[in-house]
Amino acid sequence: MTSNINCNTCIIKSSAAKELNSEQLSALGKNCVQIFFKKGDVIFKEGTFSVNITYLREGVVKLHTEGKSSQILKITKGPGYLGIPTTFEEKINHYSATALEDCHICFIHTNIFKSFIEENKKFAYEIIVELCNSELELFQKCVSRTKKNVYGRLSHALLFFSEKIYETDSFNLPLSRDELGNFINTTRESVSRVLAELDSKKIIQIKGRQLKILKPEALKELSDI
Amino acid sequence: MTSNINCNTCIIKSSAAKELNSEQLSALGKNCVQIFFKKGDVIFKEGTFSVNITYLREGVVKLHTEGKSSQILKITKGPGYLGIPTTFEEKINHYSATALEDCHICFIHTNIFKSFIEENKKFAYEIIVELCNSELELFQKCVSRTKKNVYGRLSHALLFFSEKIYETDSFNLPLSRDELGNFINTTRESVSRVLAELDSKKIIQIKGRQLKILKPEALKELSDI
DNA sequence: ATTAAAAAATGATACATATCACATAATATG
DNA sequence: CATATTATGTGATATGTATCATTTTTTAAT
Repeated sequence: MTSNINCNTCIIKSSAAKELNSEQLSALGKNCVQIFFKKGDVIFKEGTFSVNITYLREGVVKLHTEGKSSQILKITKGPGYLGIPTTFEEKINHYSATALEDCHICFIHTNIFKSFIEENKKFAYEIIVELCNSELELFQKCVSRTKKNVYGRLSHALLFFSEKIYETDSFNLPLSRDELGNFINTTRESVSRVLAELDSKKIIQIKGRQLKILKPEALKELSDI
Repeated sequence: MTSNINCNTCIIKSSAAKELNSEQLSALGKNCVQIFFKKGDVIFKEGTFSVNITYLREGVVKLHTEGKSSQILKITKGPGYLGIPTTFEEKINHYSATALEDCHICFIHTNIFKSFIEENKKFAYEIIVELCNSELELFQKCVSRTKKNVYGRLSHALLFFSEKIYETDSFNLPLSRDELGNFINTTRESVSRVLAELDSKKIIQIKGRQLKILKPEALKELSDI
């Protein structure tokens, strides 16, 4: 489902797009299509040509590498740009993006995006801020990934979904056990075991992918060790 | 050792600074000091106020967290900016920077740096490119850190120093065994053991911190597994 | 030089987590 | 509905690497 859009009236603008004037927003609308992706759909794929800047208006997406040693690099919720680093100067996508929930995504011509950076200083500024924040987050992820054990990493991940993605303590996990292991660098089996243990200790309640966090403090404690 | 500098005649400009006109370069010189740091010196420290953009003109630096769970996030060689993400919008440094070799570093007032982003579109563009590249590198590091075993990570690190930092196959390691462990997420002891084994297999020759890589292909093979 | 202090090497052991094997449950398919 | 397929759970075992303990080497200080 493709649709041309009016960016002037869009109410889910990125912090950068908020800096555009109405002329620029009209230009953006003409160089941009919004596409709907169902849960599970591939948005862009590692190794393919990167021709557009992708803006996730709404939805949840995973960025991940392909191949047997596939790994989930990041999970984000809209609104926000998806992988500017891999589409900006690079010709080829360094990783894939897949919808974890239904998504509305705007594909923006790289050229107009670049022209905004040149024409509109506040736009450029906001893009820089977004990139900076993204790098800081990544550093933190690097540290926590290597300093925590499986319990800590899984607890952290569950809190992440609860607080940052779904903003409730009762939700459906968007990942299989296998993918969860992939996200926190462990195996399918270890995820199952730890989830079962957390459930038996009444810290969470899990049935299939239905998760309810009963004791967030306990998860926080585990994740801080 | 502090010295005011003439950025017009500087021959080690960042790719962004190359886009500045001579007026802007003069302004930069007035809002910028160059300071010399000896090997081991702390350049900025996690938790302190970040008041300047730091530009590493020459030298080798590690970015690292503090505390018992200290971790080396990144090692870079000049020229290049040091930790824009932690100094740009942030008030407080999220990590520390320490000289691994003697360094010449320019401290640039954040305000003038920001004004260049607003005044000079090509400057902003180059900063964005640098941030993008840095994020892509980080992703790769995340993957390799978690998919490789100790042999692989250490081999990778040795090749990194040889190819990216010193550009020779015979050099002095800038890190102790302890710090090396820290860099590749393992312990002092494991580093010792693996180095000893690589030495006994005549893949490298190591004596204290003096390292000579005898079989780079063998290291590459180990690091690719 | 002599002594103290720090860094590195090395062996023995412990432990977290991966791997393997298989059972069971959930989901998809003809 | 039956059957195939895929996802998940769980026990037994293997293994890489951390931890601990001790020795040796290197570096710094008096």
